Amino acid sequence: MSSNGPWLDDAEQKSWRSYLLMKRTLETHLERHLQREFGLSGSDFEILVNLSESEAGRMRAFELSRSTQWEKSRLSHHLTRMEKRGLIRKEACDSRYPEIVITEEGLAAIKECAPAHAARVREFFVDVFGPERFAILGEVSDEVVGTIGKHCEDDCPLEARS
Amino acid sequence: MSSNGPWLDDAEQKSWRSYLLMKRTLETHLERHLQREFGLSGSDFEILVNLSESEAGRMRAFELSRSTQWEKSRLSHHLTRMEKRGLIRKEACDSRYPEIVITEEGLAAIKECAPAHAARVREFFVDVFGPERFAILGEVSDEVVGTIGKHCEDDCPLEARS
DNA sequence: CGCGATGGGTTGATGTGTCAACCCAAGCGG
DNA sequence: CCGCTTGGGTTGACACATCAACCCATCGCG
Repeated sequence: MSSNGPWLDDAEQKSWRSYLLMKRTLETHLERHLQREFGLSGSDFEILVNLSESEAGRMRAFELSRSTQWEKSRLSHHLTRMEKRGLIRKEACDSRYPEIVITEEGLAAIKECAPAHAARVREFFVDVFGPERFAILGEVSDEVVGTIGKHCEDDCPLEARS
Repeated sequence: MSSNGPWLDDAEQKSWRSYLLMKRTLETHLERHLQREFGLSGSDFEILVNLSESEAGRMRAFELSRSTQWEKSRLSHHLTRMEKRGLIRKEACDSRYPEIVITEEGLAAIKECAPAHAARVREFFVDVFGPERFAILGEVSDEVVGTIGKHCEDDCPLEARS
C-alpha cells in the first residue's frame, strides 16, 4: 500500500520473516521445555494458570473459554483429556452445569513449573528486548489487536466473541 | 517475586500477555483468511511460497525441510496431503529421491492469494508498527533467535538442526 | 568384499485443534 | 400449554503435528 502495492519491500520482508522465525523458535522452545521437564503442554499450562489464579481454583467452562479465547469445543475436548490425566475435575454444583476444579495434582504441577517457565520467558524474550523495547512491544501488540478487532467488527463475525 | 528472581513484574506480565494475545489474534486472522478465501492453510501457503520462489518450481524434500524448519515427518505427511489435493506432485528424477514439483493448480493458488495475504500482513501488522518500530522488531527477533540458539547449542540437542 | 554408520524419506500411533452438528434446559411469545 | 430461540456444553469426523520406529541406498573403512 505505502510504497508499491500491497507487497512488502525487501526490508519489510526481512523483518517479517525474522519475526515469524522468532515466534516459531520461542514457541517451540517454551513448549518443549514445559513438556520435557514437567509433562505439560502449553495448553495445559494455560488452563492451569487460569484456574489457579481464580478464587477457589474453580471456574465455569465458559469463563475459561472467555479468558483463554478458545473455542468451546476445543476447550471441552481438552478438559476431558486433562480430567483423564487427573489435572482437573468436573464437579457438579447446584446449577446444572459442572464447574471445573483444579486438583491437588494440577495445583502441584503448575506451582512447580511456573517459576521455571517464567524464568525462560524472561531470559529468552523479556531481557533480550530490554525494558523500553519490551514496553513498546506491549503497546504495539495492543494496537495490532485493536486494529484487527476493529476490522472484524465491521465485516466479519469474529467467532472469538461468544 | 516481582523484579527479583525469575518472575515477571506487573508491567512485564502485561506486555507479555499483550504479546501472546496479539500473536494468537494475528495468527488466527491470517489463517482464517487464507482458509476461507482460498482454501489454503498456512502450511500449504508456506510450502507453495518456497516452491514458487525456487528455480523451476521444484525442490528436494530436504531443501523444503531446511527452509521451512519443519521436521521431516511433518513435511512428508503434509506433502502427501498436498499431492492428494493436486497442489504439488512428487516426480521421480534421475537420482533415487523424488523431487517436489509445484503443479499448475498450486501455482495458480499461490499467485492468487499471495497479494491478498501480503496486504493483510501490511495492514494489520507492518503498518501498525510503522517503519522504525517494525525495523526494531526485526532486529530484536534476530537477537531472540540467536539467544535461544546459543543456549541450545550448549546443552540441548535442538532437533531443528537436521 | 563385508558391514556398520549416515542421511533422506516414509509410516503408524497418538495427541491435539477445528468444524459442524447436536443436546438440552431456561426464557419467552403466543 | 406449545413451540421457538438462545446459550452452555458435548460429540464425531476430520485435518494436522509429533514422536519413534523403520526402510534403504550410499559411503567409509576394516
